[in-house]
Amino acid sequence: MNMPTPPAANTADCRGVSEILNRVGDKWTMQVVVVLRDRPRRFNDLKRQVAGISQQMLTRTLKTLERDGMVERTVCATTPPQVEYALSEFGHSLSEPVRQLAQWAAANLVTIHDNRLRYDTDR
Amino acid sequence: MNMPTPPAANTADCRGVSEILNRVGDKWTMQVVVVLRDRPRRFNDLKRQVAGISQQMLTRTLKTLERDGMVERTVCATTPPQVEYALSEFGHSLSEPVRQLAQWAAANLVTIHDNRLRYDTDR
DNA sequence: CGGGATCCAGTAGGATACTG
DNA sequence: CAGTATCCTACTGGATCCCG
Repeated sequence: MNMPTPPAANTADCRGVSEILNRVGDKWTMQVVVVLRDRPRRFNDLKRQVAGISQQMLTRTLKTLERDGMVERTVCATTPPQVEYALSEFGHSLSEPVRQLAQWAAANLVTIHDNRLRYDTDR
Repeated sequence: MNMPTPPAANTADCRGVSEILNRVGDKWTMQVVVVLRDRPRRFNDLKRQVAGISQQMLTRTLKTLERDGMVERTVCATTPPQVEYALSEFGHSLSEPVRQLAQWAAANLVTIHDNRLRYDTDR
């Protein structure tokens, strides 16, 4: 294949990262994943654990996670119906590298906020 | 196979992760960071390396990165003016955990796409 | 209980044109 | 060269009502 661009940074790679970061970087996905990593939950249980989420957004978030194969949805045809959501193996495998990022976040969130404050006041 | 998931889900934590993921999860940030991790670059050089980005979005992305203290901006008052952007120590420290995620992304992007395809055709 | 269907506001992203 | 200034579109997130 023709390689016109020699630079070290792999273009395909960084687009992949971007795609993943964009995928899991929405407002609720990781909060749901982190709760599910603990143990499986039912819909309203989950809704209670993720503070501030609407049913709409929880539904959408779960559906997208299920579509990507990260969450498994189990329906018990009882009355009233019970639906349980669990993190799949695949979902767990993602949550590992994300934990790394979580640690960085925990350690550096304050610094970021400081940097912003300084930048804004300096300006 | 299943690793015991260490210290469990802290609500403050997962909001922190979400914030960071949301911060770096936009369309261009990581693509710029990955290029800058290689070596410092000037504006139009950067623009050439990040395929498809507009000057507008490059400007915005760089400004936000600078505000967060992840990129350092150096101006040489020559004619024409030269501005060099470099990843700061802080920026490098972030790019480490992101590399983990990048590896996961590279290894699993195909799986995700397969999962989506199956989900969509099954439905 | 676990959603689906709408409607609506805010923001991210993009296309140009212009400037010191 | 390295941006700013506009304007516009599309998507994300949220509120509400309804339904099996």
